[in-house]
Amino acid sequence: MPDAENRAPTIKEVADHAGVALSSVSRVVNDHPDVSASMRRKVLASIESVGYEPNLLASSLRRGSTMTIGFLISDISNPLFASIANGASRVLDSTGYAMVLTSSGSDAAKDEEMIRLLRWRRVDGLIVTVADEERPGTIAELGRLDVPVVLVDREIAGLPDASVVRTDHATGMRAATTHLIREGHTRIALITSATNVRPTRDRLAGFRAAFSAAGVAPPEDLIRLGSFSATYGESCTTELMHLADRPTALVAGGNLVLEGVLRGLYDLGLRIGEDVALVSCDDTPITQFHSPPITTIARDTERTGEVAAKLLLGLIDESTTGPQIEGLPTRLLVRGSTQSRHVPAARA
Amino acid sequence: MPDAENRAPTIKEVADHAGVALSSVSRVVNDHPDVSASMRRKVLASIESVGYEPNLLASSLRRGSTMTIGFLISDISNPLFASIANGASRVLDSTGYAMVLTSSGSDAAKDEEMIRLLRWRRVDGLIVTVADEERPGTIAELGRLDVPVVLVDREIAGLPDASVVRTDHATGMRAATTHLIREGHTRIALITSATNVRPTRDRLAGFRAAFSAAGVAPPEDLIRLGSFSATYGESCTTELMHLADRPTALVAGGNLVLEGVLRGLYDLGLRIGEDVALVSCDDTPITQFHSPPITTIARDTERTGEVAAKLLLGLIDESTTGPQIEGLPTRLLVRGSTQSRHVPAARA
DNA sequence: TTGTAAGCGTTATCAT
DNA sequence: ATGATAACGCTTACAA
Repeated sequence: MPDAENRAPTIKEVADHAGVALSSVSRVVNDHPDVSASMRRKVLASIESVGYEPNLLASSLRRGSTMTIGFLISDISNPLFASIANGASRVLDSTGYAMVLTSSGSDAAKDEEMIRLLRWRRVDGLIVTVADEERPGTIAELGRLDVPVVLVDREIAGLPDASVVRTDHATGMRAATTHLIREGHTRIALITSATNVRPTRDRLAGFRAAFSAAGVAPPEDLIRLGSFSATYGESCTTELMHLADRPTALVAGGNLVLEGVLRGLYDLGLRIGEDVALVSCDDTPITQFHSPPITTIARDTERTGEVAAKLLLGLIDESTTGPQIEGLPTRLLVRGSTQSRHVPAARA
Repeated sequence: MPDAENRAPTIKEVADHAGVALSSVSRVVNDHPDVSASMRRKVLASIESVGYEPNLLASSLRRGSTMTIGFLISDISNPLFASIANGASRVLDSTGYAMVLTSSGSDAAKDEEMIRLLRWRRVDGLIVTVADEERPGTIAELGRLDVPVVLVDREIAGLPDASVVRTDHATGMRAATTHLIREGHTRIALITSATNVRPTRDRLAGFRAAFSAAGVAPPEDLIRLGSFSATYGESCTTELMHLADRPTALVAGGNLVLEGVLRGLYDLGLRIGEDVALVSCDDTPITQFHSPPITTIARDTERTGEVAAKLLLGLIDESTTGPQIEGLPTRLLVRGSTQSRHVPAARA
């Protein structure tokens, strides 16, 4: 029975109880090949009766590996990120790794701090989605790392050794924009974050590419590059829809932005799919169950996490040679929010 | 500069470089009161120039505290849980604690395994939402713990020392059911998980209490106690709405269940708020942006996480005496999904 | 196959 | 105020 006394029993107690050496206990616990059946039985019995449990802290210190990976994300409460974490978590703990999850709350200064702390905790690897790819402090902290790093949907020039999971946001955004143009729109607004993260640069490129391909100048006056938040989505929507030459279609560059856009549109009494077309990124319950359903640029976030974890494990056990880049697709789901029968005439 | 050579510098390297003893370096690092200004300066300079970084592993082993807490949750990808984790994470890392997040994927067997692993990792405390309160293995693993535990929305009789965050699901459900009864419904269906977790028992009690108070027998034939999943929500909805004496109102006992219910209703071509009234638990974007918006039993999940973390910290630093129970309210948000002008007549 | 002993990088106790 | 030194619990050469 597990004693309720002083402190947790160690291999020493087990060794004493079994009348063998410390090292023998250790060998049994780590099932080393060179242990006799009788030794194994004796030790196992003693482990049981003294109620021994391994101290992973001590073994990590000695072995030089913590079997822990750090996961740095800007916002766990965002279902998209949660889903990435979930995907990663599943493959990690199937291989015995634990995940230390830290969230910067989209605060770039906190990114640095968290990375440093994870390094001090001696994690065996890191999966990160930093809030700002260009922040020198963050890059420096990542550079000090001597364990593998996987960047999720981020791109950092000063970090040549990191593997990357790169979602192809450009293609999805280009398809969506092309779709809107074909539906007769040219006054298309894009509301998304600043360009200090790859997805935004990617989407912006896709957005403009669609216009170029159609031989139309992109409506630069309708592009809003601020943040991924709902409040930003709402205020931009309000502002845009009060423009004299207001947009006939809106593209929300993220699930939180979408919530703000919807709020803004509702407040103005504008009907989606009738008064204004709407496209969003990431297929969430809202986009599916809204009426009309919202046309969406979808991707597989769960898989994103899985791939990130697998890349990291490959780097850790050195089964992969150098840094890898893994691409993941986006696809356009056309739904009612962009299929109004009559495109509203742009006001003069 | 941080050397790119063999292995990370330790306090020994710092001590050698500064020409002082190991213990002096340690004292500076932990800013012990008894260090002269000159010593501090010397050591700090050496730390800088050899590029020393503390090894939290070693210090944890020695100190007997890891400054890490374990967080066990059934499903990170569920935004509700993610939000709880986020709340906890915020208060924890403001006090220097890191969070090891593990998800059982609603698999009760995995709960046990994860708890054991967290114990082996010597976490300083645990916040858990187990998948099954009654599973003996889980209770046993929790019992072996000699660090504090906080249960979130769970109740385990065999664990008298644990603090508990208990959301008052009963009151919210009772209010919702009463509201439906007042709207003229009696054929009200409830779709939720099995009763092996507290929220479900709580909601069930509230549901029945509303009927008792109204002097009506609760429709026991319309209660479905299976799981919190979307697929369960969908299959129950389909089954229920094919009943001869089918329900005129549906209560979804969770955000995932709601998604299934919506799918089921859409497939049958039933209009929410017209053909059938609908109530859900937890105020998510879907419930807000659905048309009509869905009447919801809301709670503050972010706060749930915060409170859990605070309770745990109180237990860890022994600022609180014994196990605490912290109650959190639910409130009913009445919206369009339960306000149809005409209540459909129950078919004979 | 088993035992002995030297670390892993800290912190804390004890002298000085 | 500072310096030796013994833990913390484990793994791993190396010896037997």
